[in-house]
Amino acid sequence: MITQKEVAKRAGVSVMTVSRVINGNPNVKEETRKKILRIIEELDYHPNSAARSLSSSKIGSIGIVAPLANNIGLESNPYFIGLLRGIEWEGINRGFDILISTQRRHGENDFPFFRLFFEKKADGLIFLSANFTEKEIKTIQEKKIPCCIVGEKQISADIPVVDSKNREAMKTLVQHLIELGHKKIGFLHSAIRTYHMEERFAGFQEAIRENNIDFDPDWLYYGDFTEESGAQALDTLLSRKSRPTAIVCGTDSMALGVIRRARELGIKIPEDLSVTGFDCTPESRVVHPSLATMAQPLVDMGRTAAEILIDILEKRDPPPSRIEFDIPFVDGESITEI
Amino acid sequence: MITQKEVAKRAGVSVMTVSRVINGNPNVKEETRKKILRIIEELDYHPNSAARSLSSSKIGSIGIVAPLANNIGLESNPYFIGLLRGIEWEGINRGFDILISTQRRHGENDFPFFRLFFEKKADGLIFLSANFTEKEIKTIQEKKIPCCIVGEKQISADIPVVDSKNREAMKTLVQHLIELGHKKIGFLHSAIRTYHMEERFAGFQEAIRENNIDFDPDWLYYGDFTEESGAQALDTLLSRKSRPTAIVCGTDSMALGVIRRARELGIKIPEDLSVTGFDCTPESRVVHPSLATMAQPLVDMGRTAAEILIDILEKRDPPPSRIEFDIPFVDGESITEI
DNA sequence: ATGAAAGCGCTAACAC
DNA sequence: GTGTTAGCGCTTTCAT
Repeated sequence: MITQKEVAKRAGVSVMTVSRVINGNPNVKEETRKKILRIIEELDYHPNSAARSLSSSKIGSIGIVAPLANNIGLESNPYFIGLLRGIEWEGINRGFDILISTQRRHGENDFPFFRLFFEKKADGLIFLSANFTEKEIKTIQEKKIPCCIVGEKQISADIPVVDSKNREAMKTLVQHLIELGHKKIGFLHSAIRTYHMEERFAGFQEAIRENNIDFDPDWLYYGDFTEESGAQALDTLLSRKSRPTAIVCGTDSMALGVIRRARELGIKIPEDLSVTGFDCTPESRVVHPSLATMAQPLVDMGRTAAEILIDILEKRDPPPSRIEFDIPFVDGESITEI
Repeated sequence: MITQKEVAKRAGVSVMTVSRVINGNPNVKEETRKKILRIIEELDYHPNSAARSLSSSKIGSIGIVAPLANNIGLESNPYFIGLLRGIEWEGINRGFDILISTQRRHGENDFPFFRLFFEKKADGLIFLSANFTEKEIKTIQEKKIPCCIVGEKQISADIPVVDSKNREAMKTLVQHLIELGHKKIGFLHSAIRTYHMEERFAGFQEAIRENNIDFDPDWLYYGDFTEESGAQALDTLLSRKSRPTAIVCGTDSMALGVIRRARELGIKIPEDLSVTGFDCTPESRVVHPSLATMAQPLVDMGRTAAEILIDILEKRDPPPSRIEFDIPFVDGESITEI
């Protein structure tokens, strides 16, 4: 293995001078710098990052920690990969590699959330939809773990969060349906409680309330993010005495089930029933009729999370405690005026 | 920072004994082991992986290297993430973290394919659809880079490849169409030449030839993997003097474009035209009519690649030089007999 | 502008 | 079973 020592020997200098050249220290004569760079090239020398980390306590990697459960996490394709792309982009541009670590149960209630940091494999961590306990929050604060959380509620002023405005976006969407004349609007919630789903439902309720529209509890159904639960939701809502004219689905995945079942039942969308989704998955652009939905700017969110984390690591300005992205409306053929 | 030294001090032993306990060395009295484990727990000690790598030259990470171009790579959602899931699964189970590194041009023709390995950030590398030059292959061999390649042709007996049987699968698919009575079958190729697409086209040709069916060059169209190019393909093929009764698409993405344009033009699928895809993307299950297509076992392929790489790292049996997975047929409503 | 010395936290190799 | 010694390859600190 080629080491600095070897490079130094050939250049007739000490290892320190080689180290300076590698780290861009200006206190090196231009001539020696050139010579050293040439020798590095010739020998195909690469600095050993383990040795570097050990003596400088900088790693040059950031860890992505994502849960692996409840249809969120790696399985949840577009959400995860959108964020990943953003993080990876910003990371590479600023000289950080990306470690990914999805979590599975280890002992009892023991998620090794911080392992990558404690083991000094990562300088800092980005958590995707982590649902922290009090104890874990305390750990972050006490051990001063540099981190950024994506897609969660605020947990503490000193822990930055990047999120999107789910509540506001859902409100906008429902407002739009109301403007189209809908007064009987169902909501497809999730029995698996997540922060985003609570926010979306809250936004739905706000729109309903502010427009003085009646909401019949019969129009509320709890699915589980699966397509199949969307189909069941439609069956159920159709069996109600009073039927909604529009169904607002908490996620695209469930909306797809509604659309499929509607087709099976011969119910015309949007003529007989308007349907909306949320997330703008690739499937939502392909289904027929295409889905009116909301598109979270995932790549931007990921990029921003990485930006914040790296700023912390490089001790730039203190991090914002919360950044929220707008969620644009994406029109589709699944809604119409009534 | 808590170190072995601190643990050793409190336990009244030397650091070596602590090191032995951490590494599961059996030559430690059960009593002292228990004591040390308790202290480790109490102090919340975590071994420093940088120090560990430096002295043992084992890193405990494997790198995934993926290109970022031509609609392959991170952008290509389902393919990449399927493999990633498999790799990550096997990696975690065997104690390796996953580094991902998508590649962008650096200098001129200079892709830093091996950076993670040279910098000792990863013990070995998994390449997703890398398209190596001769020089790069030589580097792998000369520097003895432990690696596994996914989704490529064989390049050398000592470099293991995990792939799926694209040629054979496409042949099966076309055979099926022929059995349904189709004799005029178009092919939607890609102008962007990739190994997999060449294989698929070769399989198509084999089926045509072995069944003594005519193939009119007018029925061949070169797209670019985009949905839009699928739509254009349909326009073009319909303008031919002799029209095919079935269009075999090299990828689902292009097949989606064919289906969309057919709907716009009022062409009924499958009654007027049968269409097939390849890849079994989530969209292919949602489009209406659903697409008859082929499903690569991506998670298994990823898992296997990681397995092979880790076996190499742990010096188990010599790696297979090539493993090929079958690609099952997934039926859909987009084809019918004629 | 350059070098020498010390040490980051750990493990390999050898002693006892 | 346990300890001692000697590094791993680099950066930090202090000299010069």
